[in-house]
Amino acid sequence: MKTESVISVQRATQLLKLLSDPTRLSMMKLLKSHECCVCEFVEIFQMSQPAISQHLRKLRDLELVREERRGQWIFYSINKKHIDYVFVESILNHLADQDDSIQKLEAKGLRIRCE
Amino acid sequence: MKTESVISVQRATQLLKLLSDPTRLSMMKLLKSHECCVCEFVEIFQMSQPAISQHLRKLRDLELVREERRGQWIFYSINKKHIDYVFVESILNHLADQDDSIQKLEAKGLRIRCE
DNA sequence: TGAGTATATAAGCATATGCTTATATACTAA
DNA sequence: TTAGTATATAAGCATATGCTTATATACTCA
Repeated sequence: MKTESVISVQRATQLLKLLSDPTRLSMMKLLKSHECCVCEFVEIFQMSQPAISQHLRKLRDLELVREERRGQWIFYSINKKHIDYVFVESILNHLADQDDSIQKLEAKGLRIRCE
Repeated sequence: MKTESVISVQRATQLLKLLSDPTRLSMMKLLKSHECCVCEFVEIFQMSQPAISQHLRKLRDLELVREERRGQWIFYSINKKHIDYVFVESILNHLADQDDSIQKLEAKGLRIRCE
């Protein structure tokens, strides 16, 4: 472990707490390879819109994700420039990809495209 | 990420939850290089003995640590054979070592030795 | 402009968490 | 055996967490 990537126990636990929820952890894994908007998460996790928004807010508060409005929708993306991204990524790397969630969205015609 | 080390979201969050407490995360980092008994943790973390025991029980319940009685003391060690040890280790590897805690114990003459 | 859609926020509630104090158990040593 | 030390467990309590429902805000489109 190179010195530059050492993280304090306090900071690590703050991030681990954030990632220790199944919905948020899956969101982060998904966002690692796809941008998603809120309504897509609502469909993927079959969870209420406020519940999804509240999870995203927690991720946003620590700047793990970024939001960008595109017309009606707000798209979320992972923040690869986060100072502790290496730490977060090393956790996400142990998870199976979640591409099937995206494929199901596409199949249902619920994938949002903004171009 | 090799297939053999993929971990389910559910399992990952269970472990992350366990590691998202500063006391438990530090304990795991310490145990990675030193065996410790309960009274040493009480001294290191300046925390009550029941609080320490309860943290250790949580780590033990998921078999992240093992206990071994030696006379009056019960020593805890990290379980490197844990099925998800690679995952846990990849998190601990981002933390600075906690050897100063052990050195302070030695300096105060509170390090327990059993031979 | 007004209706509909997407998202955020606030308040409330049930459950989980991490400590406390009190007590039980297991071992050591006189 | 008895006192002392080390550890575990149980019950209780304050706070944190993750949902719910209700509502506010921002945008689109007719």
